[in-house]
Amino acid sequence: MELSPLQQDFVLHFGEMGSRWGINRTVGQIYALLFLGEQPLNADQIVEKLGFSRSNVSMGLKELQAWNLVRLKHLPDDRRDYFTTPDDLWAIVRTLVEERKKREIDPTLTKLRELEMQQPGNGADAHARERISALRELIELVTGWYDDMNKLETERLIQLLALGSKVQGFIEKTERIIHLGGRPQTGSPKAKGEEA
Amino acid sequence: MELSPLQQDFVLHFGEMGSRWGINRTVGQIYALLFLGEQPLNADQIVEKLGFSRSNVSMGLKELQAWNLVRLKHLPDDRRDYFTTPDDLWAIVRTLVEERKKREIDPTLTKLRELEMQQPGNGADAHARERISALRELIELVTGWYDDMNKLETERLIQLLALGSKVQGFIEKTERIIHLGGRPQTGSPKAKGEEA
DNA sequence: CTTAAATTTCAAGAATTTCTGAAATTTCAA
DNA sequence: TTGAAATTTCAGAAATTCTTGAAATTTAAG
Repeated sequence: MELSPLQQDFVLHFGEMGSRWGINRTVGQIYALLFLGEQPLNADQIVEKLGFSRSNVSMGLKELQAWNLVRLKHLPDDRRDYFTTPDDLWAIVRTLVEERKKREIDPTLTKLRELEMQQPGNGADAHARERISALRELIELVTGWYDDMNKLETERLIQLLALGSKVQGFIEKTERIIHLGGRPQTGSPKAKGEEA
Repeated sequence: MELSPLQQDFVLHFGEMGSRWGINRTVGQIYALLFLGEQPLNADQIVEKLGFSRSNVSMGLKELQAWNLVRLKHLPDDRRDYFTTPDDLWAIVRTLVEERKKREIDPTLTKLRELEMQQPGNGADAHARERISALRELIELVTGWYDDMNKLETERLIQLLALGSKVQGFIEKTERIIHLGGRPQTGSPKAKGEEA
């Protein structure tokens, strides 16, 4: 079975974008193909549809597995591996963020903490040290925020995203009400950055 | 002037991470150097400190300028260009997100919308079309959320990040109070995903 | 076990990206 | 203007990454 024009276009786009996303064309196209497909595909089917060599597809699938971006399935009476992407797009996003965080952010966070530990040789490097600390703090704030948001179930997450900056309104409203007479109840929201 | 061990270590790390972040070693190291430095540097000073060729540094700076990641300064009685990074780390983050969005997300959003427009040849591609629509919707939700959050001033943004998923608490609290008797006031928060 | 199917590894060629020095261009003080 | 300083461009060398076919390994049915 050949790719429809729609699928072809989508797959090619993902292949091209691959380089900007830090993956290569093969991986991008394989992922796109699996993403669109209703049924899992095995390596030979991918070879047939995309025209890459068998070994290239094998490596591409290996990389996608390393990124946790594909699921492995098996059909009865068939010992070949079949691959799909999760149905749930939000699960995909969570994986993507998790893996990029692991590869692109965590090593830097570790390095920054290590640099902050280093004995200040003399009084020098004062400015550099401040920059490094500020950067480490910022990254910790953002990754901490993400880890926290990631605990929410998808429905809640979508609600909050749809709200956007309007959450500000809710916070201000609550604060106004509290100041008007009530007191924070047990277990009620208490912000870290609230000491002002 | 030579780099201190601290600076050296930091600069080398950014150079290595460069490839994971979709920039090259030169660009990564130049950026790191400018980021740590208290004073702006000109191209020759960068050459001296990093040991790259003059032309390589020129190209690296050009790329950093294309990314809006460096500021150009001039010293009195000196017509060379001096470069710095913004003091405000949050300004840097905003630029970074903006530029990556422009390069890595917007083209895909455009492509997805284009694909959705295409006439459904026959009844085929139904599943692929659904996947594409769902993906487009998700990306719109997330980028819309970001655009909205990006309007907040930095202080507010930091507050919200520190709160993390606790914003949920504020929303529930407000809703509870409203349901107990009040009605939403003019201009009061009204969520998009609130119709349930 | 044995064997054939399925998959992975690997060395090397192809393609791409990065880096350089030399030449060209731009800039601005004199 | 002129010319020296500053910067950029660019073609090719160097380095890296991608892709492949052949060989090796793994897997599980018989």
